[in-house]
Amino acid sequence: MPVAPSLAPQALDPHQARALLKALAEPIRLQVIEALGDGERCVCELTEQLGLAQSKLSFHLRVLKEAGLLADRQSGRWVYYRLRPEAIEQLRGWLAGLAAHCTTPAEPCC
Amino acid sequence: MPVAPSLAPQALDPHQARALLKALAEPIRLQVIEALGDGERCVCELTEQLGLAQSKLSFHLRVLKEAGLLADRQSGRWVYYRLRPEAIEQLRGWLAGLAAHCTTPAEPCC
DNA sequence: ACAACCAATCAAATCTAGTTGGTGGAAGTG
DNA sequence: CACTTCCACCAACTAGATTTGATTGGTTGT
Repeated sequence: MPVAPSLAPQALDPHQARALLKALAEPIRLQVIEALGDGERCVCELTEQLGLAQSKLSFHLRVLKEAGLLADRQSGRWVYYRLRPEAIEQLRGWLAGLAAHCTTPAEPCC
Repeated sequence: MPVAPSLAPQALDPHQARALLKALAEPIRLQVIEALGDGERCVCELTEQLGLAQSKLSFHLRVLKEAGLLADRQSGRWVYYRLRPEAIEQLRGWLAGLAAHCTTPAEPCC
């Protein structure tokens, strides 16, 4: 069986899917994600835009980054974060797989 | 204000998105979801397929159902659960929205 | 070198969510 | 009706994640 050609975004195994979902399933991180949905942001911008303590925001940015949802770059004193659309796409692909066969009714049980 | 026409899957607000994500972001619930990805299942089938205590499975099924991810139907003593593909689609749509504009670079900050 | 600023990290306290074992209701069987 | 099976719910307990406040590291300007 041939390995999937490289253009299609890698299929996500359940473990990876869970890591992404877990990172997303938190109100503050969701706010961060929504904010970054409009484009890259500096930490200090996010801090005031969301009204968060700096260390709290830093904690959540770390979680999101470790899950692979964010990328960052440093420029002078500032650090800019952005969404990684690849991660979003992988998750979408995984969800699409779920929805594909789920309408098969059960055979009468037991 | 008119209610959205029924064919287009409703856009998800962040609050609803979070409810779905939170429900999904748990290993056992993910197993349940994966199992139901193949089609409808009776609770007793899931119990043995996943090797779970009945009350534990019941707890997680409830969380998933309340999030709108599952539907159930009773037939005699048995209860069958299935995925609601609409919920999956809503989540996919929300993710697509995130990925749409996220590549805009930040203007130099502060 | 010093002072000012941005951001990451740490330990302690707090909060949230999941597990466990038991109880009870509904549906079917003899 | 008595008895069994399937499943939902509850309360006490436990484990893990988040918050907070203080500290540290790195960068820039004087």
